Order: sequence, then C-alpha cells, then structure tokens
Amino acid sequence: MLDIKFIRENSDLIKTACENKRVDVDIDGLLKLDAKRKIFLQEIDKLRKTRNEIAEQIKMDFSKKDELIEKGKNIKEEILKIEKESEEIEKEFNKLMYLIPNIPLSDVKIGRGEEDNEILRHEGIISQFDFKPQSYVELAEKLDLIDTKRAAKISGSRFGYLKNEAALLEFALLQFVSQNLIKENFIPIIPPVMIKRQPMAAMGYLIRGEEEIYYLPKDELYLVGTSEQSIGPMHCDEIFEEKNLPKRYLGFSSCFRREAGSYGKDTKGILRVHQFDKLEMFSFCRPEDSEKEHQFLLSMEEKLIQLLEIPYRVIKMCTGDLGDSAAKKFDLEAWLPGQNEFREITSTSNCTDFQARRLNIRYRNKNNQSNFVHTLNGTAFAIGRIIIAILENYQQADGSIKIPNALRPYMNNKEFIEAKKH
RNA sequence: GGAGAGAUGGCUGAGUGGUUGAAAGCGACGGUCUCGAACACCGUUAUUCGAUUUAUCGAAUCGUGGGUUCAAAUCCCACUCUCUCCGCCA
Repeated sequence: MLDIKFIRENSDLIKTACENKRVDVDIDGLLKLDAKRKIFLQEIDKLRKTRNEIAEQIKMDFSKKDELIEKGKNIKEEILKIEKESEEIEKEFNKLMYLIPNIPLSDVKIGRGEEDNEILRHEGIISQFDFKPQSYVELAEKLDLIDTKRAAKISGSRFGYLKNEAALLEFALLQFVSQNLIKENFIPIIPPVMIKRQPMAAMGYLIRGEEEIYYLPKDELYLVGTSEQSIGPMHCDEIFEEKNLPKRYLGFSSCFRREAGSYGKDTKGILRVHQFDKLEMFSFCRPEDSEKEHQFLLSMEEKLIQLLEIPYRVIKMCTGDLGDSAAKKFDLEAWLPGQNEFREITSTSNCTDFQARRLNIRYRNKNNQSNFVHTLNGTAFAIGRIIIAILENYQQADGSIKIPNALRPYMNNKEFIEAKKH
C-alpha cells in the first residue's frame, strides 16, 4: 500500500511505475474517487460537528431540550444518508489502493520480464566433469534419496519423499544455516503455516496470485507459500523502539504452493513441488537502512552458498519481474550441471514501507516521532533446491555424492553418499 | 467440545450515558541540579483523516463490525482474540 498523499502529488511517477511493473491500475480513476471521497468526508465532518454542538447545548440548557432533540434527530438522518452514499466510493477507493504495487527503486532496470533481468556477477568455479553429469533425478533414484513415485500414490504429482541422506541433509542444512545466521542476530523462529486472510492480504499475496495459494475453506485459513507471510505480520499494529532495529528473524517452515499455471514445467523430481521446506530471513529496519540491510541479506545468501562451494550467479530483477510488494529484488541462481543451466535458489526483496503500511508496523525515533519501518525478506535456503544443487555439483564418476565440507560436521563426518546395497 | 472471565495509549492500569482523547503509575524525551552520571524536582509525550493564512481549527479512533440514543469507552447484538476450569489429545 502506498500513501494516498504521495499518490496525489506524484501521479505521473506512479503511472510510470505501474507501467514498468506491467500492472494495469486506473490511477486517474483513483484520483477522481479520492476527490469525491474528500467532498463526502468534509460533508460528514461538518454534519458531525453540528451534531456534537447540539449534544453540547442539550447538556447545558435543558429548557430547549425538546426542540434540540428534534434538531439532533434530523442531523442524524442526514449523516446516515450521506454515509450510505459515500460507502460505495470508499469501497471502490480501497480496492484500487490495494491494487497499486510498490514503486521500484530508482536503480532498478526498466524491463518487461525475465529476459530483461541483469546478471550482476558469477561466483564460484563450475566443475568440469570427465563424465556426463547426471540429473539429480537419476542420482537420487539410484541412491534411494527421493521418492516421487510413491508420493504420487499418496499425494499426487509434485510431491516427494526425502529419504536416507537426503533427509539427513535437510537436518544438516538446518543446523548449518542456523549456526551461521544466529551469529548475525537473527532470531530463530518456527512460525505457523496456516494464517488468516487479513495478514495474507496485507503481505500483498492475495491481490494477484490468489490462484497460487492453498486455502482451507472450513477453517478460513491459508497455507503459507513462504514463512515471510507468517513472520511479517507478527508485529502488525506494533511500534518498535528505534534501538531494537533492525529486527531479524530466521524462520523455518514448510511452504505450500499450488503451482497453478506451471503445468508441464519441471514436472519431474522435486525442483517444483507443492510442498517444500525453507529457511527464510526477514528483517524490519529503519527506512534509511533498508538498502544496506538488503545488501546484507544478499551477502548472507551468498555466504551460505559459497560455504557449500556451489557456483552461482547473482541476478538483479528488472521492474517487470518484481512482484507487487518489492521495490528491488535479487535472485541467486545455482549452477546445476545435470540440467546444464542456472536455476533460482534464493530470492531477496526490499519491500520498503509497502507491507509495513498495510500491517501498520512503525518505529519511534529519538524525537518521539513514529514512522513506518521497512521490511525485507530473503531466502536463506530453499532446502529441496539446495539438495538438488549439492547432488548435481558433488556427483562422482561412480554415482556417489561427495558431501560438502561445510556440512560434514552435521552429517556424522561422512564424506560420501554411497549407492545402497540391495 | 462444555462453563466462566476479559480485551482501554509505548507498557501497567482506572473509568457503567453528557468538558473522558481518556485518571494514576511506569517508560521515553527535554530542562534544573552535577565535572559527569544516578537520585530528586519541573515540563513534554497517541494515531489517522480533512481544512488552513502552518498560529491553529474540525472529524474519527478505548479488540472488530453492527445497533439503541440528541449524545456511547460506558447500554444491546454478532464476531475475533486472550486467559481460567472441565473434557479430549501428539
């Protein structure tokens, strides 16, 4: 949500931003509604003022009581009438307000979509194999690590069982990430994965993309697609002390996505599944610190992937690929030798005050003034995809998998995942 | 699932129809004192919206949404959430 005052004064800027984000919102229509709304508001305020005055007079002077009560009744009728009229306008106005996306920061490239994203840099050395690297799907099947066939029996397509070392890898990754991030003042947290409509809407996920979200109608609860949706609203209607910022959380949760509209894409394996586990960073900070904090989250993502020695590249998303809430966003894409391509493994967004405004999360500065915080999120590890990257990058000629050095302490110091004896 | 209690400002907590936007305390901020700090004392301290000559003025907000009333934190209804007891349960 943006500030209506800002929209009034910068309508051209907003229009351009919407265009750049490839979102169609009727800004002129909104401004017209806003003007109408203001007239109604003033009218109602005026009537309420007279109502309050009448009430005051009755209190002071009982002699004219009957006459004044009659007057008060008339005012009441009038207020009711105008309130009814303005209701529709107010509704439409709020609807439009919710449709306006966050404005991209000035250094974000204007572009239509994925094809216009900038590749900022490559990191890590892409291993050369003296054999044809296999896809993680083949590797996992031979090593009995992932079972999607049985998952299909139980849950349908796009589900998987992580077994044996794959399951142990998840436990290890969990330890590995928390050990590294708790040092940086992240508060570890395991959030609810079922949330109510209001927080889901406030985080900006129901406007476009409701299709993507699982909903439990009987209980009117939504399954989170990322723990961000559950962590962000934690502090809604709260005011932080400035000294407590930035407030950083490291959340771990299962994530649920319907993957509607991705039929036929990545149908094999667990690259794109309806349910996966994810470690997510979330940060509340002062507006003046959010750029720095964003770089910090990105640096944490890079640090973790570097420690695993997996080659990757950093992508800066263009305006058309930002999503509603983000003002700026970076993705990390890991190199997957088995697929012979880079695939997204993390994503970090600076949502500036867009979410904070809807969630009403503020902080109080030294001058006792309160102001909206900025919110940022970043994937620490999407576990399934990291496991994929490990399997493909650490595969050996004999079909076994070397365990990354950094993870061995959490894997009983084992060096390899060996083929199972049948 | 059954029974009961409750939700008030940054926090604790008073307030059962009319100068109550709301006592008091705590916290925070400013000042006096001090070499400096603590203590003590004095003062300031909610948010949103609208108008504006930028001094101010008006409206709304006491969990949420309705209702009663000339007038609602206060009365009525519904909902949400929290707590206690019982039942059930990993």
